[in-house]
Formats: sequence, structure tokens, C-alpha cells
Amino acid sequence: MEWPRTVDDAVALQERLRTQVITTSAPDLRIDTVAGLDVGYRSNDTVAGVCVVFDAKTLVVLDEVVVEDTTDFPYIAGLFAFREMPVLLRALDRVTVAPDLLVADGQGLAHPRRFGLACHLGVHTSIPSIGVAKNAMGAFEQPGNVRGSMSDLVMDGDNGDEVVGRALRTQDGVKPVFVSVGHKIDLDRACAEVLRLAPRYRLPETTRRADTLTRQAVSSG
DNA sequence: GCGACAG
DNA sequence: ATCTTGTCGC
Repeated sequence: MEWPRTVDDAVALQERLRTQVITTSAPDLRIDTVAGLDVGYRSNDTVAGVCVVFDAKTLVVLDEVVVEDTTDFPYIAGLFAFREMPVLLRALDRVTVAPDLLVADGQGLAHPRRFGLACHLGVHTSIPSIGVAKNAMGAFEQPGNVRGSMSDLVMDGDNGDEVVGRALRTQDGVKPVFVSVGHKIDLDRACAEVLRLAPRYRLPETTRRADTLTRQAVSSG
């Protein structure tokens, strides 16, 4: 289908694609490489998209791509993907190492229509994906204070409360991050991967590196 | 009408 | 997202 340009079309596309999300991991799912994706803004419509691929085990950077672009879709909570997807896909296309998992800077299923940026990326590429957000979209109780503690992230759904993700403490005493499934992976595995990607800081290395490259791109020529 | 609201 | 230095604390 065509890339939507209106709010109504964007919402309709999410409603249609949400049925394709897979929330389980393939029995043979192996994650050796992980990509971090992020977008930075130079102005309201000039953006830089980044895709960084890490070795999942050693956290060594295997490849990095930065692309600049323009965007016409405004920022609207819930329609975030329509603003950032185009650049991110361009960056992802140019990476030379195939990622086994995509880590998006935002929500996956923890979304009003259960189809956030991470779901868009996963369904579009068929690559397992997860969303790691700095802020929650949903309610949660404070997880335990030690690294690895987690609690359910819930949102109001058709049949009452739905567990849409998890508040995960990646370091002792820091604010939790909000993990939700994007596509082709289960929530437990998603959280385990985030912990593996965040051995030292609150945010996963994928997010940190992508963010650094992103603002480096928008601030310098 | 008022507050919420990923980046 | 972005505006942005030093500073308090482990």
C-alpha cells in the first residue's frame, strides 16, 4: 500500500498491519547481531537516520550508517512511525551486516493501537524487532531496585487491561526502560536481549551509539 | 473543556 | 526531538 500522508490513512494502515504481528520467537531464533536505529532532528523537517549494527555477544560495532533526509509527517504521539520510518529504512538498507534483531527507539506493542515504531520496522522487514522507550505509554508499578527487575506495562484494551510490555531496570537504582515486542520475538526474550545490550548504562549500547551518531550528524555539516 | 501524549 | 555547563555523587 501507499505510504499514508493523512492521519486517517496512517491510523487505518496501523489497524490493518497490527494483525500481522507475531509475538513469539521462532524455536531456532539466534541473535548474533543487533541493530540500533534512531533519528535526530536538524530542523522540524530535516532529519538524520542512523543504523548501527553490533555483535550481540561482544558489543563490538560491526557497521554504522548515517543518512540525511527530510520528513513531511508531523510528530503525533501514536503516529510516530510515519515520521521516522522512511529515513530508518534507508539507513537499514545500506548496512552491510545483516541484523538478527532491530532495536527501535520507542514503543512496539505498547501503543494505542498496539502497533508502534518497532512493529512497523519488524513487519516491514520481517526481521525480529523490539522497542526500547525512555518513557512509558501505559501504567506500571515500580520494578525492584536491582538490575534485571521488571514489572508489567499495561494499557486499557478491548477486554480490560492488557500487558503490552515491561518496565525493566537495566542498572541498580536507575529509572527503568520500557520494553515491548515489535515482531517475531517474545517479551521474555526481548527483555533478556535488552539486559545483554545494557551491561553498564541505563540505555542499551545500540540506543546510545545510534543517538550519538544522530546528534553528531545534525549538529555538524 | 481539560489533561495526556513514544521521539 | 531540541535548547545545553557545570556539578553533585558513587
